[in-house]
Amino acid sequence: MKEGPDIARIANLIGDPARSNMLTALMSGKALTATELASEAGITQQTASSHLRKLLDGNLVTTRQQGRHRYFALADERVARSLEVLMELAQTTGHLRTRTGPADIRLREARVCYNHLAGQMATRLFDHMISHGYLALAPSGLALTEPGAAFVGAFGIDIADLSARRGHLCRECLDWSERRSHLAGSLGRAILARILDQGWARREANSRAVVFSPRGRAQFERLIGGEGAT
Amino acid sequence: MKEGPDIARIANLIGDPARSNMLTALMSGKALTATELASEAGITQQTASSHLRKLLDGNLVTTRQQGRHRYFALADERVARSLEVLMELAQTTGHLRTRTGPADIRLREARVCYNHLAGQMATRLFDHMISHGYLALAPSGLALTEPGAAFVGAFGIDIADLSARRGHLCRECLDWSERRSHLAGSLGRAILARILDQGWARREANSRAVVFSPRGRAQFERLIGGEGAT
DNA sequence: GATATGCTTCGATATGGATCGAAGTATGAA
DNA sequence: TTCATACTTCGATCCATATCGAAGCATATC
Repeated sequence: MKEGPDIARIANLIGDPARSNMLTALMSGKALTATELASEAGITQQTASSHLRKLLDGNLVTTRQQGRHRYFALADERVARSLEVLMELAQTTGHLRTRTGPADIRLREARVCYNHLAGQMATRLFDHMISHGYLALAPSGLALTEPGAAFVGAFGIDIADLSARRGHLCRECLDWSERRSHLAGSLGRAILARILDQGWARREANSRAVVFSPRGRAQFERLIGGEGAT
Repeated sequence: MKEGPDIARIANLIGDPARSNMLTALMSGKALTATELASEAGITQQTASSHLRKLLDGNLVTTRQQGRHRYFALADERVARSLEVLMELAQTTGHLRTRTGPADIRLREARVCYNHLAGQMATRLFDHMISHGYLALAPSGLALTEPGAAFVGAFGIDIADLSARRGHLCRECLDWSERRSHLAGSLGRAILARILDQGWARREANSRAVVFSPRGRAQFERLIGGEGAT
């Protein structure tokens, strides 16, 4: 017994409803203040403060002081990925009471996952990049091929700039709603940023949802060469 | 707030030390009785019974009655994968008190992950299969190429038989110790079975460890064309 | 300076749930 | 039938911790 890392510690940390609500809110990628997180979790500031300290101790979140505000963010892309995996598990092992409301449908179509795009549109983009050989598996993990570099270059992303930074360029991230992979890593981040910059889509306030405009959707469809399936 | 699946429920389920010890024990892939799991977790049978009921209710484990024994196993490959992801997170966010004992070193080299091989040797095999084009990413996920089918065929695995079964043939599974992927799915399962059948390695009792014989190790090295790095 | 806002610390409370002893049920063995 | 083993249920205990009120700091605004 007692083999491997202490999984209970971290799961227990995530396992409190207040804390998991906070972490879920942080999946939007935006740094939030302690007060905002308290409101997300539906608890008072005092209680939130205590929870946030535990999350900090557990290295699940980082903090940044700015004036009299204290901003919290997920510590790491790995934390985000783990949360997505848990979401997938929670969904499929859930007591079938997955009431899919309209908000849920929007989330399934396109949402922010930490700092990149997730949901149906993200997995479709991922599939497109795989089937065209833009992305391929290498021993070191997922890699962008030369045609792939041209593809994202044409989309307006400066690969040289991205590659210079530390951290992985391409990463797979499991999509809880689609149950398959989408693109994470600094390239995934850059793609989401470009989609928003170009005005193809906008972030919904206080939500992970990413809402495409009709025009943006059409351009996205053209990008991945689809027939524009609504 | 309250977006997405209820992650707290499942994390809380895993977050109890007794339950996480049970789940970790079940990562060995073997079905264990309630009494064995109680001993793994260091608790009495009564307490274990209560925990196991919760794990059943949460659909994390399945059960099978056999005489007066009741065998428990992980419900699903997805559960195993989620546990591995949590292990990775637990390890990297741990309070650096990762005392790597000798048992730990064996685990890192080769261990069972649910029903397939994990650890350094597994990731090396995975890398080998990727870099030789035996495995490739397809829109539907990881796929075995034709050269790959020949490779595993030469290893003594009947692909036609495996493909006929339901469930994924190839799956990536994140390795917590190596922080990269190894091969899961029914092919991963078959490869581990073949390694054990051929006597290249044996399972260690009451452990996830897989111990290679010197001869088995040499043959494994030859398989992946390595120089036999110890 | 005074006041307001954002956050933390302290203290008290209360509740969920992990635990085990004892008893109960079911299956197998003698 | 009798006994033993495997497991569950019940009941009681007890501890961890989530919670919030009140007070304390720190920073910004007036």
